[in-house]
Amino acid sequence: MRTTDLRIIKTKQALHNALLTLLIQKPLEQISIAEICREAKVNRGTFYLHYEQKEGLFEEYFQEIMEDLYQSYEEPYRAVTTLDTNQLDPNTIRIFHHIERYKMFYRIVFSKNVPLTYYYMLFDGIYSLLERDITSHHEHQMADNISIGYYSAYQANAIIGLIIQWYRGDFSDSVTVLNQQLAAILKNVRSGG
Amino acid sequence: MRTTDLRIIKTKQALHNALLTLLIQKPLEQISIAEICREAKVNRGTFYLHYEQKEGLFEEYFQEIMEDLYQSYEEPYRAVTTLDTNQLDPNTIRIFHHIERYKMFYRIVFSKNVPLTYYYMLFDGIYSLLERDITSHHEHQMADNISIGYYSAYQANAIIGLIIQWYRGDFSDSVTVLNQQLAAILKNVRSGG
DNA sequence: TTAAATATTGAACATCTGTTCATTAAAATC
DNA sequence: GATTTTAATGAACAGATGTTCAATATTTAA
Repeated sequence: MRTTDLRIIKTKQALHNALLTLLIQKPLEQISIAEICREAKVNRGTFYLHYEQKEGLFEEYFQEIMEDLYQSYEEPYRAVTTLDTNQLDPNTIRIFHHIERYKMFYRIVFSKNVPLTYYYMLFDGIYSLLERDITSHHEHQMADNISIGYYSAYQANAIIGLIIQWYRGDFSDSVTVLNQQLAAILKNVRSGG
Repeated sequence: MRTTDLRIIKTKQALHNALLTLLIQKPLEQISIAEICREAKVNRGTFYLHYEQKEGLFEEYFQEIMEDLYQSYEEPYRAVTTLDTNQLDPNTIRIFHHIERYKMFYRIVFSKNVPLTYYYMLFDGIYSLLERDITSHHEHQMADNISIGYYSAYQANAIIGLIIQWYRGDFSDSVTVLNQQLAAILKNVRSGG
């Protein structure tokens, strides 16, 4: 029974809450570690016992949000939940819904003064979903000179490209529009333009 | 004749040189503004007269490097220099050469503790080259329900996806491999997998 | 060459960072 | 419940940040 010390849980919770409270008031880059600690009533030294930067704290939230993304694809009753862009029905794509749901959050993730870490977390998330799809759907086999790594990276980041464009329009387009765009792009590309 | 004040030029040059000197010794994140100013023999207050963060200084270098990317596509004697992935001959793609040439630099750009700004600069660069190709090559017309914005963002970021994968393997693959992978992926996608 | 314009400087300030350490408090284990 | 283990605290430190200001130096324009 290897449970985490209660004090650690309490401290982290207090820091999480403090960060959330402050994020409502101002962007992450304007929040200092000292401020978070004051708000959380936690000694500043204690913060450094658990994290190196405020970004580490933010990262813990991201983990939870990534869980939501993964779970979208774990629904057992969903017949086709493939992310593979070669056999993709845009209605099965849950990513844009996921982004929409956590819009507030992704506004931070995509803001320009934030470290690349978060971007990579999203990238890795989509990448691994894609990679799983590609390797599991054996019926669809690729030219064997294509590296699955490069292929997944290409497709994953292409989707994030759409999300960046979406973000830059302040997410004003609907999820449906995004799904349609993706479907149209894939169709267009396949037919050779 | 609206020339910049000589003093400004001198100051910026000193700061540029100082940053370069320090970047050889340690990563950007470990370099402080105070340190740059000491090295450049420039008053710290002066730094803030021109920049907000050390990242702004780094950004100025990036502009120059982006110039190289643009110029690759401006060579007038190159018959087809299209970036349009629908009519792409990988030999005409200069991007991977460009990245290779500035490898040292892009190692910083893609490192995880660096702000997203640089990523966006690269993205915007590729995006605008792509967008220009797509709108200029009229013979190739897309389904008109596709937004050029989304389409360009998709394609531009897909290419960066390859670069991320490349970076993560510490750029150990050759430019040729990257060009081949891109060609293979595009061919594979078009033929419907 | 002189006068006007403006960039740089040094000094100061409150605040933040990252780290250390002995002390205190709380939790886990017996 | 007492004991051991470990987390949290407060205080202190050198250094960094971001800002302001009057004084000075350099450049530009007349």
